[in-house]
Amino acid sequence: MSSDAVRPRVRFAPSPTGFLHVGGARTALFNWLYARKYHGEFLLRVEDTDRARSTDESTRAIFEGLEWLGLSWDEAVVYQGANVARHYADAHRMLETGAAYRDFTPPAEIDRLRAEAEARGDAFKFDRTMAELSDADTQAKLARGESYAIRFRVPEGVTEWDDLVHERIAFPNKDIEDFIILRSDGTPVYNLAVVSDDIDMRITLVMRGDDHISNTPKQILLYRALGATVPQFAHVPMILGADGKKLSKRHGATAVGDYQHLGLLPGAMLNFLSLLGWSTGDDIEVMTMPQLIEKFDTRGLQKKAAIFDTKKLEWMNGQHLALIPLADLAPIVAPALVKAGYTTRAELESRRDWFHGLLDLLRVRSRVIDDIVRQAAPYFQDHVEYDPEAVNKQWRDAKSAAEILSATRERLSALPVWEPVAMEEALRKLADELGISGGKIFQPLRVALVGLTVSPGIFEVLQYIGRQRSLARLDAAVSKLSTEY
RNA sequence: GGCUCCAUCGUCUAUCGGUUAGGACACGACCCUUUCAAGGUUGAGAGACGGGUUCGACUCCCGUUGGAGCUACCA
Repeated sequence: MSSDAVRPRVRFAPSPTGFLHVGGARTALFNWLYARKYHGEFLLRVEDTDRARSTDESTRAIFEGLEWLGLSWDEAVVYQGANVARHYADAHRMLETGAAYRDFTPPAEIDRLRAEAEARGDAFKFDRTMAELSDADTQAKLARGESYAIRFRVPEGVTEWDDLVHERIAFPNKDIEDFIILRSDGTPVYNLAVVSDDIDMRITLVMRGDDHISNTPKQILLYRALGATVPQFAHVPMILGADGKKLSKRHGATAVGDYQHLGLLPGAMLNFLSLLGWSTGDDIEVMTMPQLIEKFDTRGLQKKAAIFDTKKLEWMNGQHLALIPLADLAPIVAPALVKAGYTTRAELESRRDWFHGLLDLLRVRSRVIDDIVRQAAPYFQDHVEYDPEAVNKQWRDAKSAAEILSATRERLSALPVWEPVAMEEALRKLADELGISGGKIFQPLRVALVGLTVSPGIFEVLQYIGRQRSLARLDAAVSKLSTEY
């Protein structure tokens, strides 16, 4: 980067009117990636000017979501509500230069005209001549204390820009009505607040959802009227639900927090999100954050909206589950196991190697953290819950199952060391002697140990459950089966 | 309605005028195997439609159709 190049400054500007949405998270991610890649700053601005809908709870949820994902911001959070004095001043500055004018029309009157136009099937567009007043009239209304909103005087011409995603986008100014920038109560309207703050924060690139495309010409006009440099824009495609409609609550989990609680790994979530509306150009899809930073390029940004595919998200999580170092995975799973009541933090710490080994066994069979927790029960608890289907399938002939398990118990208990190779040798020998296949022993044994037909390799299960507990479980199985014939 | 954006397998995407249109998820089959996963191999599966431009269009242009967003003194 040359010395005179401006360090890029980007921002994520959510309004705190709900949880952190996956679409918002992805916008934040792209901005964050851009800042990291080009050694710039990623800023966070809370757009809380809608006091009726903004809540502290929501602000907290947004912070928590970003923190969970590891999308750290570089400077103090900017609260838009703290800047209304500047917004007000900017609006009045435009009033003085003639870039804006006072509109004394009562809101109810506008509503009425709009309703009438719609009833006729016409599109209502605010007509400047309705509000254009002579200086004398203006002074008279002011003297009478009539309230007014400030409208931006949209000039003639065409407003266009080179979007990093869409290339050139142009809006004829005649299609843009003179929009309000300051309400009659003196508070700023969105487009003014955004521009005023982005100028103040020295934002060089505005990267946001393409639902903002039609706001952009208005904002560009404001930058110019305020004498500021217009930043670059990149409008990224939206994320849609499976039905192709805007992602909303009825599509299921749309909050980042939902996925955190579902047992997703932040790295997997980020990786998945990065591939919605962006691609590297190569065939590698599973990537760590450093790789994403290295590969990120706005040229890979897509124009087309993307549909949120939960199946692929789960697959992605499985991939990350397999790749994450056990030392990083353990602290994520541990609280879930403790919460499930299987164990205590102290126990896990004292059996660290055993715990890590167990995780390694279970994670390959899991897509989310909950899958690991569910499978982990037999390794922690004394009792085991028998799945009726497993029992029905593998212990159908109770007498023969009891005999096999009893012989199995005998051989295992005779082993000098509790170790997989020795176990396998002993049980294969037993199978040989009984003239049956190994599976005829392993499957009933599996049910006795974990209560299911599904588990890691049976010898590893024995090893991880431990000698004492394993033998006790075999005893329990034999006695349960014995009562049935 | 108006304005703007968009259009390759069911989904996410590669292709930057010449390819048997490639990969991933999901789905099917097979291999591996004590089960389940994971992994490997493999199958099916796409350029919305119509015109141009060109020796040659998924790719460039126009139109049609379809979808999306915006259209507030919301953000």
